[in-house]
Amino acid sequence: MTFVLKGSFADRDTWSPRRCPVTKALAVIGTRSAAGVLREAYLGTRRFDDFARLAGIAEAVAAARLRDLVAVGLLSKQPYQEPGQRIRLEYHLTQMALDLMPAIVALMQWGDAYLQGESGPAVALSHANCGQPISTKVCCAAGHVVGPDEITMRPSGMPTAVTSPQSDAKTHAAGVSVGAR
Amino acid sequence: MTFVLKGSFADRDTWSPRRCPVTKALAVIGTRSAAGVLREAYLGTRRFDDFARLAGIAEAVAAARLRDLVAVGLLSKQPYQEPGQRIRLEYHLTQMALDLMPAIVALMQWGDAYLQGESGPAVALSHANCGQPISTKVCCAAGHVVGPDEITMRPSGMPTAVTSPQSDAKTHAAGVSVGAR
DNA sequence: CATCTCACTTTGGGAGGCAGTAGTCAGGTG
DNA sequence: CACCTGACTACTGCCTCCCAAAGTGAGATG
Repeated sequence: MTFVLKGSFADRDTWSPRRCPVTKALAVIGTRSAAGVLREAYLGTRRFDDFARLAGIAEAVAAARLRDLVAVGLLSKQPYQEPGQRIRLEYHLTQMALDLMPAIVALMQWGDAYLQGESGPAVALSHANCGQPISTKVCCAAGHVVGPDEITMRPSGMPTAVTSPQSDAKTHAAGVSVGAR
Repeated sequence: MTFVLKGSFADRDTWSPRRCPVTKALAVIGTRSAAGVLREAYLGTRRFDDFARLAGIAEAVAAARLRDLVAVGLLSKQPYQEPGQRIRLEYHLTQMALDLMPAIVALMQWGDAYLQGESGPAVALSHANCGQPISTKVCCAAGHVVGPDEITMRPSGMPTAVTSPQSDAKTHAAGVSVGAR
């Protein structure tokens, strides 16, 4: 039912609120405007007023959000020129944004399954190459699909051994695993 | 680089801002307090003031957030009784919350890789059973790993054929539901 | 019966997201 | 040269998130 915590994480009080990567990620993409802009970027939008119009946000908000997303590195601003027009700028997804895609897909499928109300799921995703439906899986390097209660979380840098010899000093009950009840 | 849109989705102007499941998902888990409460729930927290203290939020906010999360169905309130204590309530993750885990893990790993600043990644996740590092993958029912530009998005209910026959009338579903938040 | 703990609620205030309107600036068109 | 378009910026005001501090009520403890 819960993650298994190792190392300094086992001391919940000192770590939890700080440096939580989920919190940091949501600080970047957690607002309605940021999510809207990103969604439109994934769907192919590149230009300023398309972002504002399609994401349904005010121009001032679109400008601020695009600036923020460029600043954190999710979008890059690149010049382009249509014939007979002056040079303008368009926004492109970076590798950082492409790496975020599994999270977006997972959120999309979860939201679609649980939050669409009485009208039910609205979106179906499939693999463009083979047509099969898509899902997001958590899996390990050995190829196992990992369930919610099979995840061990430790500070990066700590050894990854399964058969931990312990002698882990003062981490009172270093593995905090709670069974389902 | 972008999703392939099919069906009524291809008409961006009519669909985009409405019924977007990512927006709905973020309305539920996109605030600092909601993310903090959920994080603590995944790590094993069950009781009110542990949530407030460990998530680093004010009690008033914790109360409001727990109420919201129970209302949408991510947490359930269950009575418990310690010996010599009166009956109290604790909060448990529901199946809906467990289904959200892939999204959380994906966000965690992305945030950890890109947003931890100069101190670098802080969290390492591994499979409790075999010790191998964990990653989140988007894959299809045929077992292929799906890249960012290999995703086809269509209204659910439309046929999934790769060779799309097109000529599909407008499946303009009725927009329902008000945003939470 | 006074006190304590747990699980909240209430009140008050500050910060920031967001809409809406208006204004700016560069460069092309009539 | 006036006008238009694309890409913004500035300003006002509402609304939500959030914190801090104080208060409440039920039940256990002394």
